[in-house]
Amino acid sequence: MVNFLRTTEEVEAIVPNLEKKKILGVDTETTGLDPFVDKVLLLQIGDLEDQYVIDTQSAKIEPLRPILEGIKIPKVLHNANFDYKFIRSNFGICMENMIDTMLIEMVIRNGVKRSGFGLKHLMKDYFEQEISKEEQTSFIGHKGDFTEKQLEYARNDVIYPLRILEQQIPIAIKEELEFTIKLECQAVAAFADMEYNGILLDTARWKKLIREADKGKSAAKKKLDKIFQRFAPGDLFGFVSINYDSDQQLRDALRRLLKSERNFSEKQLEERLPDTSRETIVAIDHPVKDLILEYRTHQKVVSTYGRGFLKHVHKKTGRIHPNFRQLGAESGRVSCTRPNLQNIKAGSDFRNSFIAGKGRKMITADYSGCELRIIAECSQDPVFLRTFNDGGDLHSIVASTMFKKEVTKDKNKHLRKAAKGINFGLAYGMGAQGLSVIIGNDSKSDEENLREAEKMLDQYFKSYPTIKDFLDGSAEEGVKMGYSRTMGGRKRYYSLPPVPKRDEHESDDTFFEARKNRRRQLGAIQRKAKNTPIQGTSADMTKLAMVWIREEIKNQNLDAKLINTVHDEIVVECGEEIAEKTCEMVKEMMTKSGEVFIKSIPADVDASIEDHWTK
DNA sequence: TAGGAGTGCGCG
DNA sequence: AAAGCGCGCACTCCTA
Repeated sequence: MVNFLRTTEEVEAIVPNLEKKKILGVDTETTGLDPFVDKVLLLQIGDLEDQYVIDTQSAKIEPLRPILEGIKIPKVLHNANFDYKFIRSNFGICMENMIDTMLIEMVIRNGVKRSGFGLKHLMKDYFEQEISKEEQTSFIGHKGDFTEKQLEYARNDVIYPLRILEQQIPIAIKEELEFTIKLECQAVAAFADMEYNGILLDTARWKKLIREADKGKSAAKKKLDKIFQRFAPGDLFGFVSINYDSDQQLRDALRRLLKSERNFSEKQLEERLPDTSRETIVAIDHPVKDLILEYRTHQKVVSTYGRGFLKHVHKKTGRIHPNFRQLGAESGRVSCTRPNLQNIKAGSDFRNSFIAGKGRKMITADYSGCELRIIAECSQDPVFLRTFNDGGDLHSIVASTMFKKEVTKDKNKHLRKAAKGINFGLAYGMGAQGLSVIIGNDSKSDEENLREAEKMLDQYFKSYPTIKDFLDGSAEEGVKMGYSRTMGGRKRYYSLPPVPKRDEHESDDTFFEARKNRRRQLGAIQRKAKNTPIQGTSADMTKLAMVWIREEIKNQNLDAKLINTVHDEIVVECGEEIAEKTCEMVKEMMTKSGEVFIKSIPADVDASIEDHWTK
């Protein structure tokens, strides 16, 4: 028998009982997935003893506000982001102190599995209980009375997360993941708020940029057609145009062109035009090179940032409400979809097209040199630490040391660029091969460039042995333990390849091949293990800053909204009269969060106040 | 015709 | 399979 409440009086009556609970499960059933359009039909709340299903069409949930908004009783939800947004849009209630069993599971299994985090999967995994989610869809477009089956289904969705949490807690403790889990659970509200708040796009300006790209694309295409015309098949009946978006067609066309105009042999063509990657195109010694690059730049704008992008402007709110995946990357980073607001062209009019509302301002704040500072902290390298403490330019210092020449942002720029390439590349486990591509000189042979790169790497690690020790240590630990950890304690598991056994193989050849393959896989893990503590700590830091910024907005009752985050950057929109104050607050929270992880040097936060998103 | 794999490229 | 980490999206090409 389900406790089904249909009046506000009945809801009022359960409050005293709920207030006595140490923990509460919460869930909703909605008519759809869009919080701005769809309705909450049922709200379920309770613990393992008592569960209440409330008909939110006939009863007000206002009496529950103190419980939901209060921090005293934690609310357990599976995928809290979803319910938070619906409860906010339908009832104007913003839940606090949420525990999200989906995020907890993702933290616990990070690197072990990529999907299967639904309630159904978890009930199977933890209890071998098969539950049906069929009833869920019965609420779409639902009207009128509910069946007993629907109510029973609704009630169970309060119980399941509570039971799952009981299983997860001992695992979390054993794996020492408390900090990460707490962080992620606190951050849910910040991400849900960001999605709910949305961001305003100056669509007229955006459309103008697309039109310009359209023109540029057509112009480039015309010029390309002229060049390729005579090498295209079907000449007899006129020119059959090449689809320059097709790597196959483009590659074949380029091969015909170079064969004819540069007298390349078949073998040369295969070597020099194996694909149509940027790297390959750049190496072509023919005016067609620049045209292709130009075409692609425009094509990218027209496609990725084109029409498909504008369809994400919400009809009702007029804003773009992206979908943040709080644990989108195994490193702990956030990813963003529909649309992806983390790959908007930087330093361009595209970014500037994201604007603050009327009478409002946009604050763009980011950690400068975040990952290098984390490397400095973890390695305790004396030069890195001193440079960051003195406010010096690390790339210049590193270049000066390595090349034994004076290097500044103006003097010997090319050496600074090389050092920058190393500084960043090494954080990803880059080798000499990769480095030679970055710092390579076209006038030298590949072989010479490789030698040069090897010498540079060698010199680098001789100058900064502590950096080498730190990175090698991370790689070794990853392979030895089977996981990496960030400074926030986040774990990322690796599936280690088994050692091949000779008797499992038919021949020496396949045996050696298997060994080679294993080494390759280990190499990949080592590179990930070098990078994960760095990238992941940066993610920890930014997430914690977001939690605190949201808290400050709430506590100070600021007219400000979290809008976006791009890995080491946070964007906030606020009333213009409090822009200065808000900007200082954002800086302060980010700095404070930086100090939690980086103790030896300051976390340098750049922030600006504009009418639009910057950088 | 929908969906997966492959390629290329935008961001940090 | 890969020798540079982490993403998402558009497009082509091919298959079920």
